[in-house]
Formats: sequence, C-alpha cells, structure tokens
Amino acid sequence: MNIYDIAKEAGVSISTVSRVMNNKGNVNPATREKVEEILARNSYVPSAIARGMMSKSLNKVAVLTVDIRVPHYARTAYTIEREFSRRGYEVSLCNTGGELQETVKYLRAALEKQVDGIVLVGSVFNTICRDPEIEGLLRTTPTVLANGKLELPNSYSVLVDDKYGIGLAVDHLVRKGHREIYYLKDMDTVSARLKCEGFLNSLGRYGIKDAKKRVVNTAMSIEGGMKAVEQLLRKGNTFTAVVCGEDVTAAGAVKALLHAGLRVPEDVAVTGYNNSEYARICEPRLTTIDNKPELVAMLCVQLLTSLIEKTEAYSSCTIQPELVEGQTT
Amino acid sequence: MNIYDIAKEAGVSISTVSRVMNNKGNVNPATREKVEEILARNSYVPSAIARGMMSKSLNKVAVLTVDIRVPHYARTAYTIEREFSRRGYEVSLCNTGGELQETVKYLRAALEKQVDGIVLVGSVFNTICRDPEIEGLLRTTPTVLANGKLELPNSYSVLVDDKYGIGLAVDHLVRKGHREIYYLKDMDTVSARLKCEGFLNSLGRYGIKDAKKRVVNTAMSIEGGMKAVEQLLRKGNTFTAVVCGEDVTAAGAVKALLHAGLRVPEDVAVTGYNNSEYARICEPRLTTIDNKPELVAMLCVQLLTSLIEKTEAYSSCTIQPELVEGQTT
DNA sequence: CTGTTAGCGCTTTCAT
DNA sequence: ATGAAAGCGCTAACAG
Repeated sequence: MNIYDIAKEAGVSISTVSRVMNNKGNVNPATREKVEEILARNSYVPSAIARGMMSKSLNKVAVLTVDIRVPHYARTAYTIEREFSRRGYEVSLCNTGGELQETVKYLRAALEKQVDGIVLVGSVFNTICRDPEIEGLLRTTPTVLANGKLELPNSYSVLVDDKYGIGLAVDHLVRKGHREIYYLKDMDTVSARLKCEGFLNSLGRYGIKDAKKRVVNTAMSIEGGMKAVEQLLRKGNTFTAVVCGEDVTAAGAVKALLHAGLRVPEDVAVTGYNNSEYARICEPRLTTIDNKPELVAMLCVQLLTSLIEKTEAYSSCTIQPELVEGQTT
Repeated sequence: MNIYDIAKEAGVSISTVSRVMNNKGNVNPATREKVEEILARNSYVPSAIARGMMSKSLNKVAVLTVDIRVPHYARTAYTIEREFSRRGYEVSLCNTGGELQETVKYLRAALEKQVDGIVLVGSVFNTICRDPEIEGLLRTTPTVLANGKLELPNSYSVLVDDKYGIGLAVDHLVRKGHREIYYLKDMDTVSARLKCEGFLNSLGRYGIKDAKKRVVNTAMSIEGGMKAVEQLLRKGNTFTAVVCGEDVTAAGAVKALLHAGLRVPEDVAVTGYNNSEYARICEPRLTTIDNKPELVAMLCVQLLTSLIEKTEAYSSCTIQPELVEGQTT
C-alpha cells in the first residue's frame, strides 16, 4: 500500500495526498477530510525511506558508546536518546567495546544510512579517532564527542574536567587532615590519565612527596578495588585515604578494608568517582565526584542539533564536576 | 557523489558500478579493478536509503525498553545489540519509560522507517501492548517480547519463569531453617506480580500461614528497601528473612538492617533478584536469583532473526532462573 | 485548490 | 560482459 493506492481510493492525485499527510500547501477542507478518513481507515504508514530519498535525511543520529552496561554510559546514552527523541530524531546505538574495527564498521553503516549526526560517548574515542580511516568517515558528518576532543573540522566536544574532579577529592581529604593518600588508577583512556594527573598535581600542591609511588594500577571492577587495597595492606604501606577513579573500584576498596577489620572512614577514608548508584549502595555510602553525565548529554544533544540544523551558534565547552559528600570520608 | 559520478569517471554504466559494489553478476576483471580503484579513491559510500527503496529493508531492528539505566535492561539491550550487529543489523533504541504514548510514537516512527523487526524488553509491554492501536502497529512486523507474552499473529516471546525464581529463594531460606519470611514487592508489572505469586505459593507449600500479610509494597530503589525494613522493625514484626524482588531493593534492606544494629545473615537473611553488580557491591554480597538476561537476549535475537529471514523453525520459550548463593543467607 | 511531471540513487530485468 | 531503461514511493516545482 502506497501513496498511489490512497490517491486512487480517494479519487485525487498523489500530490493532494502528500499535501494532506504533511499539512503543507492548501487543500480543500472537504477533500482533506476525505483523504484523512482513508488514511486512517487503512492505518496508512508512509515510507520514510522514499521520503528520505528527497530530503536526504532520515532524522536519525548514531550514538557510539563503549559498553552500555557501564552505568555512567547508560546514563549518558539515556539522556541523549530522550533528548533526541523529543526533538524528533531517531537514535541508533552501538557498543563498540572501544575497538577500532567495530567503530569503523558501525560508522560506515551509519553513514551509508545517512545519519544526520554522530555522538561519541567516552574518552576512548579520543584515541580511536586518530585513525585516518575514521577521520575520513567523520569529516563528512557533524560529530560531537562526550568527554573528549577531536581536531576535525566538523567535530565539537563537551569535556569534563576530570583533572579538576579528582582535585576536588584530594582537597576534601586534605581538609579533613589526610596526607597519606593513595590513588587507584584503572584503564588507560585519556580520561583515566587526566584523573591520575589531577591526583599527582594536587599532591604536589599540598607538598606531599613521592606522589607517583602512590598510584596503584588495577582493574575497573570490585575485584580490582579489592586487590589493590589488599596489596597495599600486604606491603605494609601506611595510608589513611584512598582516592579511586571509579565508584565500582571504590566499592571494592571499601569491601577489602572492612574485610581486613579496618573501619571506614575512621581508619581509612575512600572516595569514588561518578556519583553512581554504586556509590549509594556501598555501605557506608561513598563520598564521590559527580561528573554530571546528564548535563554532558544535554549539551551534546544541543550542540549536535545546532550543527545539524545550523540554527544557532555553537562551540565546545567544559563541565566542572562537583564533590558529593557521603559517609566514607 | 553518487553512482552516476563513479560511472562517468570510470567510463562505464551505472549497472557495472552496481555489479562491482555488490559482487553480483559477471564483470570483466580489468573493469572491476578500475571501478574498485575509483570507489576507493573517493572513499565512496553508497546510499542505503536508495538501496532500501528497492529491497524494502534497511537491515534494522527497533529495541524498545523501559529505561536503559536499569542494569538488567542494559545487560539485555547490550546483548541484543551485539548479536544483531554481528548479524549485520542496525539497532535503533528507545526508552519508553513504560508509557503508552512514547511507545506508540516510537513504534510508528520505526515502522515508517521500515524496521525489519521489533524487540520489546520488559514485562511492562505485556500491559501496554493490549492497546488496540499498538496491536494494529505490531500486526505488520515480526515482534519478540523479552519476558512477556503477546497474543498476536506475528509475535513470539522468551519468558523467564519468575514465579519459579522467587520459589528458589524461598526454598533456599526454608532449607536454612527460616519460617518467618517477608517479601518486598516493588512495581506492578506482570513480572512483579508473578514473583509475588511465587512467594505466596512457596509459603503455602511449606505450610507457612498468613502469607499475604508477609508482602510489603515499596519502591524499587535503595530507599524503598530501607523504608520497608524500617517499617517492619518499627511495627515489631518478628522475621528472620527478607525476600526481595530486585537486587537494589535488597541492598537497601541490608543497609537498613545493618543500621538497626542487626547482623546479616546471622539475625536476618536477605535475598535479591537479578544477579546484578548491585548484588556483588552489597556487603555482605547478596544471595540472589540469576534470571539470565544475556541468555534471554540471545534467544530473542535468534527468534527474531528466524522470523525476519524465515530461515528456521521458531517458537516461544521459557527460561528457568538459578539461585546464586552469596553471603546474606 | 489540484494535477502533472521530474527527479532522489539505487537495483534489476532485458537487450545487445 | 555491459548498457539502457523501468521502477521503488515520495516531494516539490510548475502549470493550470
């Protein structure tokens, strides 16, 4: 069933049917009513594909994320989807796992299908997008990067000042009298490096020595947090505070401390990062850094919408995280 | 840049270019090479929209979920996306919030864009899809429901036996000697009702009286779990075990018990549901029910793929959950 | 206010 | 092995 069938049944031309469907141009009210009745009776669904042939757009954006199961990405993707949906855009989603091949494959498919814009969620894309093939693909379509920066003509970004964010945690701990502070670093993305840098800088600012020796590399998981703390305890390091790059790692750290018979925060303070549900489930509730994924998502959508519709002025921007005090400090 | 430009540059007809791009039909190796070179040099991206006009398919499925931020849905959606991607399908995602209007709006858009199939994730869709408008929309396109049943010609489902799942938790507790068991019920979806039914049936099976009085309604959140337990304690109810319909509620229940100075599991045992990261972050780690979202997702994808490609036999099926013992029982 | 017609970029016969 | 031409279902410019 297509526009010709409807036109025939109504005894009018396809132009008239098109005008009725799109509320465009003038149509005799009687004719309109008649056509609308037929449309409704057949619960007619026009083909967006055919429409897209002319308009060159399917009102659709592609969202690339590392892994939607990570709560922080889920929150970001959720807000992006809701905001785009509200604006009449469809959202296509891909979990690239941070892998180049998946990214290329999906990006190519998205461009074949004429997506109007692309959102990259996560700082891994900083690294991945240096690939010349990806740069070639992105050059043609407006792109926004959540938490990363791309040096491409059509790309903009919404950054989170993670260096500052970790600084907030250190400030808070030092204010509470802590000097023996360790940092649990996970992953090796730009964001993770910035957090670590923020830690080192802050310790430097407070004149705390051997900052680099206070960084423990571990996995981004409960087990990662537990193992790192167990290792510190085993080595006999003295410490009164642990700063973590992720809430999930912090939750693991708290677990290991409690299992070792230490009290949190009386013996050792812990801070997380993301202000996630993990922070609230952790007992005691984690002091954490809110890096505002919903705000980042909103700004990404606004930015990309202006780029697509060329309606407003636009520019990249940076978000300042905030400390959320819980019971672990 | 389109197929005509490529043809002109190569000095051949568009048919030949089409044959080269699709590896279909016979093409002189020399000609092929020449065209391929030009395609590559221009990093040519053919229009899937124009292609879709003929083929009537964009190799795309729509995934409707309530809220991707809920870990259980995130895990399901993740696996669905990965599996469809592997099979060459694109995934369009929507967070309907369980609302009828959003569902209708998105479904209509998806059908206009010729999606090949639809996956509904969550038992809310059981209720929502009784709406005649939605039934009309779904009638035309193959649909699979994760954790729900639809009485429509083109719809199939992958069910989870949640009644049995909660039964496993009760069995486990009774085996450990508990008789004073309460149930924290959240939400009012079909799945939530089945869980509650499972609780009531199990208590009946063990001859535990006043089962209905042992059901506490609360919100699906940490606070919901905390409030429910605080209420039980305040009312002076004696109980040795709390069964919860969700891990997040169970985590709240554990918190409230610990805050009240009770020991878990020595004074009160707790069970969760979903075998989520929340269960592992909770200290002590929750005993919980694994309802296998990854398996459900895989089966949904297999089912929908067979429906779309009409390749294999297909039928609805039911998954049996399993108990995962933690430290709260 | 309404109809005719020319595309949109591709696939697919059907000739050659 | 290759090309010409007819659509796919719609929009939009133009004519009436």
